[in-house]
Amino acid sequence: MAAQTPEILTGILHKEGLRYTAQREAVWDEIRQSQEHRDAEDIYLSLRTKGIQVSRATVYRTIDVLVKNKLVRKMDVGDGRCRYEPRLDDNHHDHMICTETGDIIEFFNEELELLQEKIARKHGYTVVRNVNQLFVKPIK
Amino acid sequence: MAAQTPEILTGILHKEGLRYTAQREAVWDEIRQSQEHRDAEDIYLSLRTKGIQVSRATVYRTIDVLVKNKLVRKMDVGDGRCRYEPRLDDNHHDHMICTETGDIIEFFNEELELLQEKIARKHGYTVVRNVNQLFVKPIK
DNA sequence: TTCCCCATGATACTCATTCTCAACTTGGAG
DNA sequence: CTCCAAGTTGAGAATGAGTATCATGGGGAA
Repeated sequence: MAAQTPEILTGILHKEGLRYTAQREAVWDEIRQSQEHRDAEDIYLSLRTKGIQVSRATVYRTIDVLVKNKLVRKMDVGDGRCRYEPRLDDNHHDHMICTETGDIIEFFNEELELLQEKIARKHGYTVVRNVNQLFVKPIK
Repeated sequence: MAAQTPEILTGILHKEGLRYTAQREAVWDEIRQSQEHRDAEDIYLSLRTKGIQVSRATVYRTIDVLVKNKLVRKMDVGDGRCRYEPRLDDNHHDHMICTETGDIIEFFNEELELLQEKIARKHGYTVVRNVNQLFVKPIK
């Protein structure tokens, strides 16, 4: 799977009619190499620290493309900064956010997904995308 | 229920050690009189249009108090502006957002709530609050 | 009435994100 | 290979929701 990642990006850029540039490659690599939920500034500073020349504007622009093409998942935690995580293996999951430590725990529950689709259909809709965030605290 | 609403606000302000003022009353009335999901600017402009003298700062400050005391529910739709809705009857519900029209449909599903608590417990947590937003589109 | 504290409003500020636009690359035509 | 049109980039300005500041105003208790 790691072998095909370069082609994934080139393919998407081609499909979008965009060029394959060092900056776009760098932003995607940076996000891809971490499984954490990072904000744009974090990604930008990390690239700069590594000596990679890229601007904030380009980071944001590239992330937009990656999100649009489902290479990256964007999540709004509600604190003013969006977080991003790679989405290569495309395993949809939701998030549990600990209100005491800020930890973000991923989870996936098939039953939950099905139930939501069922609810949407009851209203004449179908689910395009869902945001499920459980703000939780540790038991004792 | 409508009869008791004034006392609800005065009670809360008293509990918080705050004074009962015309502005606070006006903001609460404005939110209470609509069942829609409105943003702060909307609420502010509506008050001004009605000739009520109040500032943006006071609208935000008052909303904070109302949210804290569960008279108002705050929801982050992810477009940069938070929406507010009255919460008098305290019936918890989630939201379905139509990606085509922007309509916001409320729903409540007991099964969904229980399932979420079950998931949290499986990870050693208990749910404090949850954000469930289904971005949907009409069938056909 | 006096005094003090809370409340208000105008405005400055914050901060993530987006926009602008001049300078720079690049791929393809010739 | 050279040139050009079109796509990209970066620096900094702009945006916009929400927050902080602080001088002024008003209400209640003694």
